[in-house]
Amino acid sequence: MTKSGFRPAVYARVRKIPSGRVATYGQIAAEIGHPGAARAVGTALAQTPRHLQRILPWHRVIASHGVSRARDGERAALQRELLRDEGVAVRASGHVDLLRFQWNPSERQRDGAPKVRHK
DNA sequence: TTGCTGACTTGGC
DNA sequence: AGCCAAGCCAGCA
Repeated sequence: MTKSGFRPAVYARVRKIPSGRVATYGQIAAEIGHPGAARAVGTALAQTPRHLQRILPWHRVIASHGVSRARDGERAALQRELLRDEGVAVRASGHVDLLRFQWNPSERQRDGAPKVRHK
C-alpha cells in the first residue's frame, strides 16, 4: 500500500470513541497501525478540515498525562467542558484518570459509568 | 532529497 | 508535583 492514508485513518478511529470515554494520541496511533506516531496524530487533528471538526469528537483525544499541552488555550478549556459534560472527571490541573476513562476497544460497553474502585 | 514543524511520549532532575 | 531534553513519526516547503 503506497498510501497509508494516515490522517483519514486517524479521523475514522477518533470518530469511534464512545461518549464518556477518552483515548490518548499514542493509543490512536497504535490502533491504526502506526505505533509511535502519536505526534503525527496530534498534527492530523490540528489540521482537521472544517467539515470534519463538527462531527469529530476531538475532545476525547488527550495526551498521556492528561488534556492537551495547550491548557492555557481556549481549546483546552472547551475540551475540559465537553469531557466533563460527558461524565469524564477532569481535574483542575487538566489531567484525567486514564485507568477509569481510557477507551479500551477490546471491552465493549463499560461506558457511561466506569466502576469506581474504592480502596 | 533534506530540513523544519508540531493538539506527543518517556525518562531524568 | 512540575519543568527540561531527547526520541518518534507524518506532512509540507
